[in-house]
Amino acid sequence: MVKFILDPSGGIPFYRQIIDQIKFGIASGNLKTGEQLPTVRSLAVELKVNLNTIAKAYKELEILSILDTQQGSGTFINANGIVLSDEEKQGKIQDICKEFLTVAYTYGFSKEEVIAELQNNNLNNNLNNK
Amino acid sequence: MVKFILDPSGGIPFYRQIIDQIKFGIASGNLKTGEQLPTVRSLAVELKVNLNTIAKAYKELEILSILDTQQGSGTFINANGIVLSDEEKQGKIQDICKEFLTVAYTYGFSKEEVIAELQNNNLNNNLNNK
DNA sequence: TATATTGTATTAGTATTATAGTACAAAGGT
DNA sequence: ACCTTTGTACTATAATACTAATACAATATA
Repeated sequence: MVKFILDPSGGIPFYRQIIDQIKFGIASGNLKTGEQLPTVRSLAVELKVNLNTIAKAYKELEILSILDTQQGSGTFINANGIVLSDEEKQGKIQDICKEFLTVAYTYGFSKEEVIAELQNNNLNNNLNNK
Repeated sequence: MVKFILDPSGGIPFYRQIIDQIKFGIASGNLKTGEQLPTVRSLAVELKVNLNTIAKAYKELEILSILDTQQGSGTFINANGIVLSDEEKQGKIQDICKEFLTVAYTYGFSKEEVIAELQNNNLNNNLNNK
């Protein structure tokens, strides 16, 4: 369960703020595998935006296999390990690691520095149901 | 020294492709600290775009303290460690690591998995002059 | 100090994106 | 079966982003 909030300043589109909050919710363990998200209508009313704005966020995450949505029943956090094959997982982890190292090196950090910081970081998804 | 290329398909804006290529050039060691980049005019001619498109890329990287530009002389790869204070560096590494872990966890990877993959990755910026 | 070379600023046109309004369609519950 | 609840599709509009044309300003150098 996550409390969604929208910041109209800052120029970040509403639908992207929702995407980011869902991603962070999963990463932090506040959203668990199988958990149902608010319906597009209820969240739209709560956040005072159009339901298509919510639907757009959900849809992008569904394309990424992060959410699982069925018309009539609702939208749920996907059991991500199931839908990605081993090959896809291997490719994905390589992609995100390469991207991350590129950014890190660009800022002048070494591999050792970022690994140390990662080990020190206490963001933890241990509430996740996997 | 880096050979720039633009891919008009794929929908990635030209200025962003240039940004990405500079970032990757630094990360891979092909662009060294202090090295001069092509002038906005010469690169614009070479890539058949307007000089403002190049200038936009350079400017974004200058805001990030990745490039250093002076009217009249040109644009150079910045000695990044010099312009960021220790506090700024510490904040930056925390930011990028938190962002990275969020993405990794969202895809179902553990901290141990991504650290192992990072150690296995051979992207290396050891040609960098720092 | 003139001139060439460098990045910057202003403006405008086009394309894309973000958001909303409204109608549609699928699934579930009664 | 019906009706409610759910997401989806289509359309329109406003805002934003991208690129370009052109003029300006700062620096280097002959």
